[in-house]
Amino acid sequence: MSNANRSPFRLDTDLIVLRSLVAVAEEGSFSAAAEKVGRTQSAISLQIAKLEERLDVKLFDRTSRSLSQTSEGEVFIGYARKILELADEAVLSVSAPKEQSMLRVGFAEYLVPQHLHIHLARFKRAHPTCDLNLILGGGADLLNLLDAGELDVVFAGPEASGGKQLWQEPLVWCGQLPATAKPLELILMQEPCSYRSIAISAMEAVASDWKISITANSIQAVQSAIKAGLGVSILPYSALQEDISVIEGVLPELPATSVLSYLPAQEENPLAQRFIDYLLCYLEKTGALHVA
Amino acid sequence: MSNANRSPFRLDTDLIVLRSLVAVAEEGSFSAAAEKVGRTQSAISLQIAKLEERLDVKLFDRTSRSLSQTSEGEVFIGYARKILELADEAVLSVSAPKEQSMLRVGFAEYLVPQHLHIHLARFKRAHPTCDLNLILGGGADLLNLLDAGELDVVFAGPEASGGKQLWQEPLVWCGQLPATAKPLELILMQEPCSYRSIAISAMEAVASDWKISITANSIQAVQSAIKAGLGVSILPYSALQEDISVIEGVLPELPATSVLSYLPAQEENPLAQRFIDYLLCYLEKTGALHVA
DNA sequence: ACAATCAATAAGGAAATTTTATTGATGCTG
DNA sequence: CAGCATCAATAAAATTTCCTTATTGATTGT
Repeated sequence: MSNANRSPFRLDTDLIVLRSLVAVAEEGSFSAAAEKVGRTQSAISLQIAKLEERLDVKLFDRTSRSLSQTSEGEVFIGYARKILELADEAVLSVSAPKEQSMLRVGFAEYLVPQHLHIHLARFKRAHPTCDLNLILGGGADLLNLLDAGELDVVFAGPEASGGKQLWQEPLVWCGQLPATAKPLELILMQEPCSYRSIAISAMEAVASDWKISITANSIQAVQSAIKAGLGVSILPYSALQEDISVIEGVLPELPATSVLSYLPAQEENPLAQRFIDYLLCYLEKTGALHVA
Repeated sequence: MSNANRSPFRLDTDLIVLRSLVAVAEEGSFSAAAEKVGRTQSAISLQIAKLEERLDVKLFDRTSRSLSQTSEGEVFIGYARKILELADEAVLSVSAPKEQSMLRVGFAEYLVPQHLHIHLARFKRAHPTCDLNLILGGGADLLNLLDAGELDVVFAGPEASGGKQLWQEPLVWCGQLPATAKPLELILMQEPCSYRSIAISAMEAVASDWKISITANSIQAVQSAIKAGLGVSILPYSALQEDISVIEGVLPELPATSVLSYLPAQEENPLAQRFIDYLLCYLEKTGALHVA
C-alpha cells in the first residue's frame, strides 16, 4: 500500500504547470496560453487536466467557445500567482550581492510602468542590503542628474545617445474628440518633448483641422487636461489611467517609442545592471509591455 | 536560439525538488532526506545538483562528513518553505466548503502541539467562510462539552470510548532529580488523570524511594512546579517547554500515550472531519509527532 | 589500518511529459 | 443553412526527464 493517500493536502506539481495555469487565466484561452509559455495547446490541455484531477476540482468552465474560471479556480490561481511570485523572487535573491549597497534609479515620469511600485518592493525585499532611491522626472533632467553622478541608472525615451533599448512602448491617442466640424484640440507637453513633435507631424501628415489648445509642463498636467475633456493628446501606454479613454482608428497611426536605460559612462555598477535585467524580466512576465 | 536566457529570474522546478531541499535542510543529510521523501540518495543528490546549477549558487557546503547551508542556501530554503506552505494551503483551500460554517474545536491542554496556532491560522486562511472556536481544557471536561453539543470535535487522550486514534505521543520524565539518597518528589495532576496513574505504577514497579509532593489542578501548574525545581513529573512530548529539562535513562521506561479525536455520535460535521485530516497531515509534515 | 558512512557519478531503465495528428463541438459568415 | 474557422479534448508515438542500481572517492571513528 502506498502512502500517497496519507497526504491529502500536499501538492507536487511542476511550477511550469502553474505558469501554464496563470497563462490560461490571463489569456482566456488554452491556445493563447500555449503560445505564451512556448508549448503546444495539447500540452496545456493535459497539464490542466492532470492538475484538475489531482485537486479533484474543475478550475475552468469551458465549452469549445468560452472559458471562465470556476470559483475554486479563482482561489487556486490566486495561490499559483503567489507561489510563482515567491519562486521568482527566490531566484532573484540568491544571486543578490551581500554587501551593503545603494541604487539610485531615475524614471521618466511618462514611462513609469503600471506596477513599478510592486517591482520596486520586490526588488527591495530580495536585496535587503540595498538602499533604493527612486526619482521621477523629465527625461532630460534625469539624464543631467546621471551625468552629475547623482543617479546610477535612468529609464527614459530616446532623448540622448548611449542608451540601451529595452522595450517598445506603444503611443496611443486619447481624450475627447471634438464635435464634428470643430477643430481638433491638442494637449501637449512643452518643449523639449519628443511626443510633442510626433503629434504635430502626425497631424500635419493628414489634412484635417487642428490646433494646440493646451501646453502643459508635466505629465500630470496633461493627464488632468485629458480627463477634464479639454482635448486629445498622445500618451505612452504606461501613462494611461483608468479614466482616460483611448481613441482608436480615427486619428493617424502613431509610431511606437522606445524605452532605454542609461548608465554612467565611467564606473560599473553591477547592481544597476542587475536592476535593469530584473525589470526587463518582470515587465516581460507581466506582459504589459513588449520587449524589443 | 532558445529564449531560456531571456528569463534570468524564472524558476521552473518541481515542488518535489523543493521538498527534498527542505528535507535535506531539516535532516542535515542527503541520505536521511532521501528516506524522508521516499527516494534514493542519488536522486536527492541529482536534484540538488541540478537546482544549484540552475541557480548558479551552492546551497550546501558539504564534505563527505559534514553538511551545512551556505548563506544563499539559507535564503533560498526560506523561500522554498514559504512556497511549499502556500502550495499545500492552496490544495486545502480549493476543497474548502463555500457555505458559511462554524467549527468548535476542543484540545486537551496537555496535548496541544507545538505549532497549533500556526495550523489554526492556516486553516482559517484556507477556509475564509469558517468561524473557528478553540477551547482548551482537561480531556474529561471537553468530552462533556462535546456530549452537550457545544463542541464539534475534541482532541484528547484515551479517556473515553469512541475516539479514533490519531498519533502516538511519547511520555517523558522531566524536572529536577533530587540529591542522592533523598526521596524522589513527584508533581502530578489531580484525579482524574491518566498520567497520574501511569507515573504511580511506573514508580511502584521499581523499588525506589518516592512520594507525591505536589498535586496540581492544571497543566500550567504542573509546568510551573517543574520549572521551579520542585520535583519530577511526566509530560507528553507536546507539553514540554523550553526551560523544562528532560530526564533520560535514570527513571523507568514510560509507555507512549495516544491522541484521539472524538466526534459527536449523532450528526455528521464534514468540516470537523476535514479539520482532523488536515491536522494529521500537517503534524506529519512537521515531523514533530509520529502518526500511529 | 579497516570498517562505516556519506555524497558524487555513471549508465541503464522507467516514467512522465510533449508533440503531432485527429476529432468533435461551437460560433461566425456568406 | 452550409462551410469555415476556432477551440479544446484525445490518442498514440516520441522525446525528454528523472529515478534507480551500482560504484567510487573521501572522511571519520575504532
